[in-house]
Amino acid sequence: MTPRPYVSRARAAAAEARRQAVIEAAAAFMRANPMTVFSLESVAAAAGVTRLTVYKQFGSRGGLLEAVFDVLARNGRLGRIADVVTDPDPREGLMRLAEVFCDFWSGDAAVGRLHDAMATDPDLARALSERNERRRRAVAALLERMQLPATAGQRRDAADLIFALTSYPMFRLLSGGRSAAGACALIKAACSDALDRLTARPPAGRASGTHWH
Amino acid sequence: MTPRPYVSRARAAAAEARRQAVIEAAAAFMRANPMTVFSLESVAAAAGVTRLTVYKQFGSRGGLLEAVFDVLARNGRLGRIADVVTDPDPREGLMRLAEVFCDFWSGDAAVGRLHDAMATDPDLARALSERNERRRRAVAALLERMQLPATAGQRRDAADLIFALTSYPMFRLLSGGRSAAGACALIKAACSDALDRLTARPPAGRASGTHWH
DNA sequence: ATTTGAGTATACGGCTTGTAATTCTAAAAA
DNA sequence: TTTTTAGAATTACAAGCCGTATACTCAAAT
Repeated sequence: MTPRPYVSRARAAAAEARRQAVIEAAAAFMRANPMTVFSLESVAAAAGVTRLTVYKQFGSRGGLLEAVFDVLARNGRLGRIADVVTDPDPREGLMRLAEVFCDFWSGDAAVGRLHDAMATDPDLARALSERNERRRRAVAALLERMQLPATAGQRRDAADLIFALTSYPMFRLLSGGRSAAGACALIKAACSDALDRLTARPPAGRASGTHWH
Repeated sequence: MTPRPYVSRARAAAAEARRQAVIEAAAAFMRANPMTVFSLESVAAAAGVTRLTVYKQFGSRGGLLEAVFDVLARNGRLGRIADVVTDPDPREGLMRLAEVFCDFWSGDAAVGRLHDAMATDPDLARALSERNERRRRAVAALLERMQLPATAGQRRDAADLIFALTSYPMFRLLSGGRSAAGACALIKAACSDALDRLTARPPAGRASGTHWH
């Protein structure tokens, strides 16, 4: 009973097409419904396949969510990050970085839903956190290129602050009753302030001397 | 068969004691475990009661979570907010406000777990959002008292930015690899910068003229 | 024509949140 | 002290998840 060679071209293509259909159906479902009603049964029905097919394709609920995030990142033009980190003017690059991510956070509602799912899916949380670290490294690289008169600790503080300012939770908090452009302007202003703190001011700033118990 | 009057003193007291025990058991469970394994069965067992007792006391899972949040807010010394909004120096009051909330976010790990639960529990999300609006109003009140040379829109932007800076997501993002005191210092510095933008700078700041598509 | 693989159908087990009916227990009233 | 009564425990049930296992279908590759 030695298995004979079998390479399926059309079958693999059809499977890949169905896989993409399931991913798109999941993304569409996430755009239209809160994450509390997201279930494999629902997306399977929306994609016209069975729940078992989803399992065969993605292994688990978390696997499907990670696959959805991958296409979201691909469609979200996050490839621009490579451009902005090499911007001749690092400061301008940082502003463009903020714009790229505001664009990403506001472009597809499914992105926010995925962030909600992080609370219930530890695997997805790790995957997204890892992706976010790329943003932190991009910010740090831009800061390094700015030749700032600051200690390593101050640079790290600034990088972490800008990392947080350009995060999805920050964007969501500022998006209440405000356009995406307005939220982006606020975020860029705050990032700019964080940079000014490192350049124009004395090492011990106005509020850094206060106590905290 | 007209029921005769019956007012239970000791029984009601015992019920209230059990209620508090359930709340404390839930908080302890949340401190020790991630929210993904939180179930009424677990907390009921930890509290030494039955799951049905939890339902009789709190009505639902969300009801229990809201009750937990109430005692957390009570223990978290959030009553200091009333003091800081009436601080003679509004700017100092804002710094104290940031400290009060950094204290709250870092004081009990259950607070963070409750924020995680917001993603799965819409009722809890509404309840916590409503509480958070109190913070926004406190920030706005302090800003009003500062007599800033700014338009209403600029004040609203600053209030929203400071509201976001003092939120739990911001604190969590800045707490990675940093002490609570360090995160608080960063947050206060950012808040201070947001105020400086309204006072010392021209109405059109350095980064506010950039575009966003 | 026969093997092969992907999808389907069906079923099960385990865990959740809720609800319902019944019984037990101890405190309050007579 | 005896009876009434509220609260909790017990048991059971319905529905919805996720995840897995087995057998079956059917089109594609050999």
